[in-house]
Amino acid sequence: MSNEIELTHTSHIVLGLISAAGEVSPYDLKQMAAATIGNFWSLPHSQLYAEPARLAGGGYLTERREEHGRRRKLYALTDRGREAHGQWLQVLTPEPYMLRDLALLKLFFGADVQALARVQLQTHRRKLAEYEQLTEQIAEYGPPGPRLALDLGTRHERQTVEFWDENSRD
Amino acid sequence: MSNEIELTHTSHIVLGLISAAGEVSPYDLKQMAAATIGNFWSLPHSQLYAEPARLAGGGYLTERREEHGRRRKLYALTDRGREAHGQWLQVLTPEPYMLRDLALLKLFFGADVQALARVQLQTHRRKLAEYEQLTEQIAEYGPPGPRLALDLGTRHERQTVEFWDENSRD
DNA sequence: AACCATACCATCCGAATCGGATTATGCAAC
DNA sequence: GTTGCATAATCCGATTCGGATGGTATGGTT
Repeated sequence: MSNEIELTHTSHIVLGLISAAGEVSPYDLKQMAAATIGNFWSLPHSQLYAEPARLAGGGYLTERREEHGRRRKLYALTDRGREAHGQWLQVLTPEPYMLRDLALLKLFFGADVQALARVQLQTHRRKLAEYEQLTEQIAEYGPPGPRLALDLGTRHERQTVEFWDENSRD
Repeated sequence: MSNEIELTHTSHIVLGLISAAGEVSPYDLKQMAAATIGNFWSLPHSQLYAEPARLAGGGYLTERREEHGRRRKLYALTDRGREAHGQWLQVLTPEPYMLRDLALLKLFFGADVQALARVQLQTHRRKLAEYEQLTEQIAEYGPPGPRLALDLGTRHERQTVEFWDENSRD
């Protein structure tokens, strides 16, 4: 029940989501991830089924089944899990980010700027609009983390739109 | 010599680098990647040894050995490789980027903003300085791709510095 | 000539991740 | 009572990760 397990980025995401939500099913995790961090950090939903099981094996989560209906698996933090999450939050992270942008890659390798720009412009305008709407909806009270993250995300999108816009002309 | 092979992101990076450089060894690729796309797209150097071999197996590259010295493996594009690279450049990419930022993740999950900001500020100021220096060094003639990519990268860094700076106070 | 420090260069491998195909389950409408 | 849809979960082969490890040329020192 408590084999030694290495905690990866994925692990900490799962711990973080469960920490915010209480007791949840993998499907709930999938929904939550899609609505929040999915905007800047991708992971296949299959991970959100596999990882909780792995974490339970390491003693970071409890696992039980719904009594009725679908009898889905439900996970919640153990003390160990809560502890691990808290620790992780406190470790400073000097690493820079990785901007996995296929368009940037193609741009670098010589793709046609304007063609690229036209399609990227659409994408990022949409994303920006989405973020701006989210900003209006997000509660003023409640934890500041999501608001701050959204703010940074929005700025990046604005920046990106500006860049592709400038390069879509002449 | 020509099994069917799926071309992944990694494949296209290797094709792109070789396309720019002529005939190179995996070690050369590693150096090139580190100096260029390594700034925004990470991949372990082991990939740059494995992938060319795989591409050669698919008929996209030729593989030969140096006559003297270390007898390193050298790879160059075949017509098929050149073709594949050109095709790839022309396909529009509507996908948005993924911003794999550990600091953003922690921010979202409630880490202390100021602590995070202080250390991130250092990181990104350094990166920004590096890009600005690069900008001065980069040749005005030659392909515009790298210049444009550097420009976008610089803007993102500037943006990021600004964000963390604002959030490092009070 | 033998040494050794230091780049330079290459491979290996277990674990984690990816992404999409596939299957199953409950519910409501017809 | 079967059709259709949204929900929910699992599987699996291929790819990627990241770091440990191990070779090889070069130049300087004794």
